[in-house]
Amino acid sequence: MVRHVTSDTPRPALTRDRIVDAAVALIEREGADALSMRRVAAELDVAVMSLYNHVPNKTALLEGVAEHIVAGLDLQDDPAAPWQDGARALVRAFRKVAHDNPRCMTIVFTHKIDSAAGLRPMERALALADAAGFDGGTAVRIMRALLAYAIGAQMREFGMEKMLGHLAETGAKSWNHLDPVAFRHVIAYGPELAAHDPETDFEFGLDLLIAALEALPRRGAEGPGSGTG
Amino acid sequence: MVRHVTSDTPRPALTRDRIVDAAVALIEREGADALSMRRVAAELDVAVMSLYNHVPNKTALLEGVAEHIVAGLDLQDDPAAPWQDGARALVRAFRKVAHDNPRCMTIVFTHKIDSAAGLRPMERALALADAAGFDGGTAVRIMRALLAYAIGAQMREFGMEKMLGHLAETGAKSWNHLDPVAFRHVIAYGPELAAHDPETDFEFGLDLLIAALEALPRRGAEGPGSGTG
DNA sequence: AGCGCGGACGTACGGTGTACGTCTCACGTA
DNA sequence: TACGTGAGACGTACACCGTACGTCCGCGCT
Repeated sequence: MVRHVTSDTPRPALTRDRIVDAAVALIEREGADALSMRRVAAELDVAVMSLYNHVPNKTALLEGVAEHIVAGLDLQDDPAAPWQDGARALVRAFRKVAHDNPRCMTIVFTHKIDSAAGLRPMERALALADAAGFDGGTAVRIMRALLAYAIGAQMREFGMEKMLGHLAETGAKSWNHLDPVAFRHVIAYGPELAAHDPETDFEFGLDLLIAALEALPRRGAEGPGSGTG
Repeated sequence: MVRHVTSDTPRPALTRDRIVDAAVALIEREGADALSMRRVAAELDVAVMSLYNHVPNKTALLEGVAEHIVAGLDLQDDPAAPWQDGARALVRAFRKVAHDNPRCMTIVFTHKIDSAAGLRPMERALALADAAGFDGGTAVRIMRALLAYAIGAQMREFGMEKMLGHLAETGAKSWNHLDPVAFRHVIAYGPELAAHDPETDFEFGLDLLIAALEALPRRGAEGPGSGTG
């Protein structure tokens, strides 16, 4: 089952990176529940306990997965562009990795990320807010609000998909049993609720936040209506 | 170990509700990882397999936990108050249950909720947006944006706490190894980042969203500056 | 009294994370 | 070339997990 001869087929050395990559691939292919140390080991054609030479435990592996995902954020910067564009690009970059690695996101959101790679998006957001002319405390709060929206929009979308998928399975029968007066708005807005366009929803909320930021006081611009700065 | 005589101590009948309650208590006391069917059964002084007479499987139990938490939202309505207050109250209600059941929230956010109780907050948000004069499509999108922020703010806060807790353990040594030019903003804003006031952060983002909503066109009010309506 | 049935329970199986000890092999040194 | 050494791949073992299946008891019916 496992090879003992080095010259046979010299598979690449076992590495933390290769383990994390295999875990990510496995999660995206079969879902987070399917991830186990044994499955990852099988994926790499390696014995289970060999993994523990490179990863202290399963939690650390999951943290590695989370770190790997956020490290994949595309943080290109166009210093000439107005800060609004930069902010949009940052949040959209978040959304892009979520779109590309949907089944890893619950792991990303539920594990700590303490490596430098995990701080890069934070640095980027703070740099943007600083360049836009917001003071330090405000910059930090803006960064947190944008991050909250980016995370929440993704979580909500996944949750909605799960619920809609479930409704599709059950033929939406429970939907018809809703108390028509207690839930009259849900029922009345049925078409709008069913017309689920994640892209538009996401941009709608992002526009709200950016618009609100534009109205905030900044250095050298005490309020709205003073150009890009 | 388990009693056979009814008249001995007539413990209350085993019920889905009691099982869910025990699960919530266990999670809040020892964390979501500590939850297992065996632990829940022990909590109720009952055999493991007895649980399966009331809950089809563990996932369903977790969905029940999520449902129980959302059902605990305090959705009082003051129809006389301006819609801004109603929206704030709704999002704050969300935050309150998150504050009261912190360790259950990851379960809430990662499981579907298809019962009527889970739709009540949605109904409330749509009713508010409708009363405020937004059209159907906008009302739905507003509801989604607010929900996204409510979810994300909580997730971000938990993640931050986990990270800060980890930094406290390790003595923040990794923080000092940051590249001082690549992370100059993170380093410069260290004090603001360390001064972690969840309440202020939360209200800051909420204010941003509400302010942006006020600037949106509505029925009978084409923009800002036309009173409460 | 007899019967049926819902629900509590025990057993058992396949799977999981990981502690611990072993064994192999590449490499620095004599 | 011979040898010690240390890193890392590996097997075994254990406690725990979710849950399929079968049993059995006590209550409410006829």
